[in-house]
Amino acid sequence: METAPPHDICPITRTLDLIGERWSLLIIRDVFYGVRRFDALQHHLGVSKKVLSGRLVRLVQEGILKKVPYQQKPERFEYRLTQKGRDLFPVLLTMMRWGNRWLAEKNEPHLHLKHLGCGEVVESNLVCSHCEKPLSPASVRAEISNSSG
Amino acid sequence: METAPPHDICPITRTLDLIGERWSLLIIRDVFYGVRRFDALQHHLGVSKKVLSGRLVRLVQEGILKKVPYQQKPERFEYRLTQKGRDLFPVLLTMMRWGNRWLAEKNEPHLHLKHLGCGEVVESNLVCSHCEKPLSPASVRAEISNSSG
DNA sequence: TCAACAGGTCCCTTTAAGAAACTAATTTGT
DNA sequence: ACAAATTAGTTTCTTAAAGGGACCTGTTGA
Repeated sequence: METAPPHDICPITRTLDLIGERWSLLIIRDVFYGVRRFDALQHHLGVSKKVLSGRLVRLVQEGILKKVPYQQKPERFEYRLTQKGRDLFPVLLTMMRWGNRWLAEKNEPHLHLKHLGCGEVVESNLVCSHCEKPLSPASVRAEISNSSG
Repeated sequence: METAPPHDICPITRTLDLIGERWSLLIIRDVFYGVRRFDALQHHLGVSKKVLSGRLVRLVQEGILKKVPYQQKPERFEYRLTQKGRDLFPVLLTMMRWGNRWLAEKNEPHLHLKHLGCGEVVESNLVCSHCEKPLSPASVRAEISNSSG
C-alpha cells in the first residue's frame, strides 16, 4: 500500500466513526459471548449505566444490535446481534489474535478460541476470497472506484 | 461463543486499551498508506497537532511505530511500522471490509483493495490456521489457559 | 534578516466520561 | 398490606479528555 486515498471516503474511517471508541466493540464482544442484558453488560464491562445506555441506543439505531423482548409484564428486552453486527466477528477475531500475540503477559491466564471443527487453538489467517492466498500489506493496493459500474 | 470470560483478561480489552480510540488506528492506517511524516499525517487526518503528537509518542513507546531519521541538519524523523504495527494489518483489513459492506453509500466513490496476486478486489476471509476452514462465531469457543504449559 | 518548514508545546473552551442518586413497573417475601 | 428486590434506565454533578489556535525552536535558503 503506497497511495494515500482521501481520508473521508475510507471505509476504515467510517467504521471507526461508528464503533471506534472503547465501549462499542466491547459491548459487541460481550453480546457475542452471550451477555445480552443491560445489567449483565453493565456488571461484566464495568461501564457506567449512562454510557452503556447511550451506546446501546446508538448500536440499535445503526442496526448492529436489535432489541428482542424476553418477557411481558413488565416488558423487558435483551440485545441481540443483527447480521451487520455478526459481521463484526472478523474484526474481533483479528484483534484477539493481535492482543494475544503482542500484549499477553507470560505467567498470566490467557484467553483464546478453540476451533470446534478441528479442536485446535484458533490462529486466524486472512486469505483472499478469490485465490485463497494469504493477504499481506505488500500484496494489495488501495484503489478508488465509482461504484456505479 | 456462549461463555463470558472475565473482561480484564480478554485480549480484545487489552488491544482496545492501546489503540481503541478514534485516532490511533487511523494513524496506523495512514502509515500503511505511506503517510509517514508529522505534517503529512496532520493534514491528511485533520487531527490537531496536540492529539497527533500525543498518539505518536504513545505508539512509539508501545513499539507499534518507530522513528527513523530521514535527514540531518536539522535532524528529522519519519514514522514507520514495526512488526508489531504491521501485524495490525488484518485488523484494518477486516474493518475495511465491514465498512465497505455495511457503510458504503451507493453512488459514492468507494475505496477498496486490489490483490496484486490475482488482480481481484480483495474480500478477505478468515480461516483457521490449522484446518484452513472458514471461521464463524458458532465454530469457536472461548477458553482460558494458564499459558504455563 | 526574514520567511518557510518540521515538529512540536501551551492555554483555553467544549465535550465526554464516571459515580451516585433517583424513576418506574412489577414481582416476591413477611 | 407493606417493604424490598429486579430490571432498565435517566438525571445531576464533578472530573478527565479532546479540539482549536497561538506560540516556540532550530535550520536552510532567498
